[in-house]
Amino acid sequence: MPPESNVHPAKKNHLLAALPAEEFDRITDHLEPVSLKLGKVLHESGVTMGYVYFPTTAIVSLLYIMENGATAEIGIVGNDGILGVELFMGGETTTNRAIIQSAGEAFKMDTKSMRAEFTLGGIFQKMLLRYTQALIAQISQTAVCNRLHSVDQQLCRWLLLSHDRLDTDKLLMTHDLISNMLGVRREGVTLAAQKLAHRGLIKNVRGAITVLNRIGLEDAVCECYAVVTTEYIRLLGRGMSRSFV
Amino acid sequence: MPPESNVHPAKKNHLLAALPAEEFDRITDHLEPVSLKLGKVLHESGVTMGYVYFPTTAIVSLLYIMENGATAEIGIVGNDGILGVELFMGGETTTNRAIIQSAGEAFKMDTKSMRAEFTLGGIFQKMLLRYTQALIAQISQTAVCNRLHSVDQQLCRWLLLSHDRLDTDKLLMTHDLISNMLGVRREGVTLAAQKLAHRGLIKNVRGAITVLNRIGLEDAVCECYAVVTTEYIRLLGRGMSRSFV
DNA sequence: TTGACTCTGTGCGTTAGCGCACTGAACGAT
DNA sequence: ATCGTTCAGTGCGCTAACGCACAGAGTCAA
Repeated sequence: MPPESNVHPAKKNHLLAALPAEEFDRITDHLEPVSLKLGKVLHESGVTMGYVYFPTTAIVSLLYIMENGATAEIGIVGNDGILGVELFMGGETTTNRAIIQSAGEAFKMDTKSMRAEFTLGGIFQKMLLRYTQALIAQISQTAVCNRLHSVDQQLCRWLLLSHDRLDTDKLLMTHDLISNMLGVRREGVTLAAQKLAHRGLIKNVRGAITVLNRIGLEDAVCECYAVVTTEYIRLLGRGMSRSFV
Repeated sequence: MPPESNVHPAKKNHLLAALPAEEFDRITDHLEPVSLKLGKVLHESGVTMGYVYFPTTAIVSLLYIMENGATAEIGIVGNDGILGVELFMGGETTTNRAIIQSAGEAFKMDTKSMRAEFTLGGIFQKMLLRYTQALIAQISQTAVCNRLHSVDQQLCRWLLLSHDRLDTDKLLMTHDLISNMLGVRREGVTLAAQKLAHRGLIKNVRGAITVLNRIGLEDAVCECYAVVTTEYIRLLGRGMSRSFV
């Protein structure tokens, strides 16, 4: 992609980039850039956000927290989507927590403006609903993968999904953080990450995992990754993956 | 509930029952009753349905099928909802199969009429979107439950979710069928069902499980059941559960 | 009534993942 | 430079669930 200096930074978000110029211009008036730090909670289970978020470089994790404190991720949102589907789906709140999994930038849009645009029934509405269906596919596949696949495979899937949403190969996250996302033991992540490192697919250093061989990771992952990615591309268009799925 | 003879049978579906009279009357013109037999596939992964379905006594299972034939359920739809959210969300197809888990009746509505009514932006649209969010909550909780809970707990959850959507205590299903839904071994279901039977909560006979002590089951289930049920009630109103959640 | 088939019950060895405990390395702040 | 903290690595016993194999009970049709 050539470096076009006049491109609005919000176009880094694929959902916004897919809008026709007229709608995009109307919407940018209501967009506000925000920096999101690792670990920041954008909304808690049962609590209403005042904004929806369009990540550009940040990644948000949708995390469920059990009564006993155990956690499991149900999906992730990056520059491919929007955080806050509950604000146009009618529920106002969700049962999960939204937490920044990878620090970065996003644009926020106040709920009122978002709803006003949504109600117009244009491409914006269409894209949001299609995105919501893509999210459903992702969550569904998480359910399936949790049931049927090994920690090794799930780590691959998770790394690829995160990698797709970042513009770097170095993922700044500890094994402990990943274990919370996958809902497994920290030691299990260490072990799985070691196996991948021995095969030369990633490099483990304290606090970070670097993707060395993306194609190799795609060979090692279970079918769940391709199912989700293909569905995202089908529903939302290309630009959703670094791979050739 | 008193037996009112003049109630339209489609009102057995809670989503339709929640509509204002004007919209309900307009919609019933496009509803067609159908009997759905156990095992019938309403749509295959990637294939478009011509109708949406509003179950009244039938239960539909949303099932993902792996390449190797392994299966796992991601959610169930009964008289609380609608099958075919992809037809108004814009995707046309989904990645899963919809299969009748419990034989019974439903009303089908052709896609064109459904979309015409959806586009009007009335309560119908509002209810469908809220239902879709409820479905997301159910799928999310399936993901979490698959990750963190035992087969015993998951069987309880599954029995209660099914029981809620039926007007009988006798669930006509084999352990083998249930194992396909839960994505576990048939023997695992037999074992878990025996434990519940020993506690007097259910009765196992060939081809059927009878709920004997509903309250007891609610004591034995993991928190996932209550989370989903509470969310359905919050989003769609009462009438979503037999319990006192 | 017999035979074929389906479903449940049971046993057994195997394995993936868990909980716990502890070591050493990397890092950051004073 | 040092100390406290965070993170990765490792070992070990335990358990839930798996795959496989087979027996016996229930069901249905000829």
